[in-house]
Amino acid sequence: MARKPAEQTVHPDEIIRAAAVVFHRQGYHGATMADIAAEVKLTAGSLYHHFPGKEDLLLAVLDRGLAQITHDVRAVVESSDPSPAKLRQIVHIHIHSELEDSIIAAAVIFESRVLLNVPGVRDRYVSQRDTLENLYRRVIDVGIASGDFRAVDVGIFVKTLFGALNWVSVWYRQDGRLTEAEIADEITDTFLAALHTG
Amino acid sequence: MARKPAEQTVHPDEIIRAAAVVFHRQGYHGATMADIAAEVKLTAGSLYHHFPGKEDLLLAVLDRGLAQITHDVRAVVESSDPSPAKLRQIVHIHIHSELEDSIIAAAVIFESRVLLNVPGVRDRYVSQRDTLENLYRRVIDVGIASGDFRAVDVGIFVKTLFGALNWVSVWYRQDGRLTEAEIADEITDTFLAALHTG
DNA sequence: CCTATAATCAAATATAGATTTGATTATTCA
DNA sequence: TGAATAATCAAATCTATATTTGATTATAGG
Repeated sequence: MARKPAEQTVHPDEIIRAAAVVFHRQGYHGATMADIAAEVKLTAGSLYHHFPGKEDLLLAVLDRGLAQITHDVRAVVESSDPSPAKLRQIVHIHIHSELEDSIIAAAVIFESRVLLNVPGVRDRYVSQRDTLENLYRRVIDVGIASGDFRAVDVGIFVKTLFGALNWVSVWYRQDGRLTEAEIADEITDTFLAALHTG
Repeated sequence: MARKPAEQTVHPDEIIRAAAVVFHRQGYHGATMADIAAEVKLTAGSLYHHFPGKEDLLLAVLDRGLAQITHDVRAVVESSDPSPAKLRQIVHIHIHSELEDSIIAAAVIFESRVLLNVPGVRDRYVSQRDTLENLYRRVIDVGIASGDFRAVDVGIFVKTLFGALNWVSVWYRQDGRLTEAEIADEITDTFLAALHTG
C-alpha cells in the first residue's frame, strides 16, 4: 500500500544549500522562490513539497550552517591537547567552513537579522550562536589560565575575532592574492600576537 | 517669479538618516518606502519629491556614510604626529561614527551588496571604500616603516580590522556591560598588541 | 501490470509595496 | 495680496512574487 519516499530526485539538503547560495548572493528578501528553485532545476511551486515556506528555508539554512561549523569547532576544542595550537586550528576550520563547505555560514551572518524578530526563532538562533561563541571562549579562557595568553576581555575578544572571520566571506575572492589557508594563517598570526604575553 | 526652495519642512538629510535607520533595522528589501516615510512623518508618495526612488535613497545613505567616516578618519591621519597613537584615535572615531553619528555606516556595511550589481554604482562605492581603507593602510605602513609595528600583511590586517570594527554594530547594545569608549579601547589594545614588535 | 503516493509542473490567486497621479495646502517673493 | 512653485497627501496603478490549486508523471511495492 504505502510507499517509501521515492528516491528523492532532489534531496532536501540540496535545496538548503541552493537556498544558502541564493540568500548569500541576493539577500533574503532579494531572493525569490523561483531563483532558489532554478538552482536545483525545479519550479517555485515544487519547493513547497519540501519546505512549508520561504522563511522555513532560511531557518533551515541557519540551523544547518551553525550546526555544521559548531560541530567542526567542537571536535577540535574537545580533542585532548592544550590551547594556543587550537586557536589556529579553529580559525582555519571556521574560514574553511565559511568559504567552502557552507556558503551557508555567510548567509547566516547576513540574513540572520531577518528572523531576529520572530520570537521563538530568535531564542533558538541566539542559543546556537552562544554555543559556538562559548567554544571559542573556552579556548581563550584556558590559554589565559595557563598563562599562555594575555588576560584580555574574553567577551570583546571573541566578538572581535568573529567579526574579522565573518568579514572574510565579504572580501574573499577565489582568484585573490592569497589562498584560503594563507589568509587563515595571517589572521591567526594577528590574533595570536594579540594574545601574546609580556 | 521663481522661488527659492522653501524652508524644507523636511531636510533631505533627515530623510537620508531615516532611511539609514530603517535599512539597518530591516534590510534594504525589507524596508518599505512607507516605513522610511513614517520615520519623518511623511507618506510614501511624498518621498518622491526628494528622491527619485528607493535605490537612490540607499545610494545616498552609502555615500553619506562613507564620506562622513572617511572625513573623520582623514582628519586624524593627516594631522602631524606619528602613528601608534593614531591607530587608537581612528578606531575610536570609526566605532563612534558607526554607533552614533551614523547608523548610516552600519547600513553601509550590510546593504552595500544590494547595489554591487549595478555597474556604475559598484565602481563608485568600491573607490570610496578603497579611499577609506587606504587611510588605514597608510597608518599601518608608516608604523611598520618606522619600526613601531611588526611587519604584517597590511592588506589582510586592514580587512581583519575592518571586519572587527564593522561587526561592533551588530552586537553592540546601549545597555551593555561596556561603554562605547571602553569597547573601542579594548579592540585597539588587541590590534596594537597584534602589531607589537618582538 | 496495477495502484497508491511522491514529485513535479503550469497556471491561478493574492498581496504587498514601489511608483504615479491629481488634488490640496503652504510659502516665498514680486 | 496674489501668482508661481514647493511640499504634501490620499488614492489609483502596476508589478513582482509568495503561496495555492489541480492536473500530470514517475516509481515502489504488491
